[in-house]
Amino acid sequence: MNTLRSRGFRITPQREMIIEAIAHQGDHINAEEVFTLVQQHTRSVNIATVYRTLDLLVEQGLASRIDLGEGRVMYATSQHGPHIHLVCRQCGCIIDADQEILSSIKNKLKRDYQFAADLQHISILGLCNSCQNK
Amino acid sequence: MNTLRSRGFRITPQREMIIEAIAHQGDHINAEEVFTLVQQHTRSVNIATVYRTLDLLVEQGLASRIDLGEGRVMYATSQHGPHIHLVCRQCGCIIDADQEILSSIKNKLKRDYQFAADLQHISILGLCNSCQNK
DNA sequence: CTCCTTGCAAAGCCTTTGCACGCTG
DNA sequence: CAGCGTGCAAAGGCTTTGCAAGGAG
Repeated sequence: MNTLRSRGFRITPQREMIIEAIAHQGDHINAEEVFTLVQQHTRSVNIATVYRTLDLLVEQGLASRIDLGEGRVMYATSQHGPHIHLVCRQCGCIIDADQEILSSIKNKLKRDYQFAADLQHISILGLCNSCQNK
Repeated sequence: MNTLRSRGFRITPQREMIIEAIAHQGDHINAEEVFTLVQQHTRSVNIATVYRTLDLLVEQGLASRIDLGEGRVMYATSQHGPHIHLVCRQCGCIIDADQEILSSIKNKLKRDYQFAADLQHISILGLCNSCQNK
């Protein structure tokens, strides 16, 4: 937040509330949910502002955009450590897995395909435990 | 295609052409591209039909839907072997990587998180070789 | 002849954008 | 008080859906 100010961006009540919202939410959160959270404080926030602010935060490296696939996009503060998202196709729940599982992959991809994989917030689709037993 | 018939679905010229299109295309292809390909044969195909047919093929297990993230959805025939998609954030190109790289992952996820990962067509975001050198 | 499929057009969903006003610094 | 940021409303891209007409079996 001070980071924003120091980079010449203005601190508005809207931005404060949006930053608060994604920081307060321990985990990932989508634009719609940010909007809802912020509205609990005041109605005077527009969904367009939420999108614009989230974009800004991502651009400035203060938040990360997490693409869960199937059109689901989430946001998290950068403090939120990198990890894998296990997304259930069925019920849509998200399990956070230790990112260390993929540690060996990154080097292989770089060596064999010259591809710099961004494994910070990768997501893997599948079925969660309870949905397998149905 | 005979599979469809035997399951009680009708074989229409539209369906034939759409199936032909995704089978002919060696790799993955999106709905828009299927539409374009099919239109080269005849104008009498609607984009809605393309979507409906692709959905049907996926439901029936004859094709797979591949979510590349960032809103990009592709389709491929089921014969198309499973593999990893390395998607470049910058230029959007797609590199197909050997799926064997992830072989160990699946078991770990199952054991540690009881999560049945679908690694058939996983996609990983990052930067391709040429985009890294810019 | 039945009713599954299609084309058409409209609507839906999420996100982005143009514009004039308002508030930050 | 300059101009960045906002609300509002409209548009945009992609996908889905309702409905009547058409064609497969």
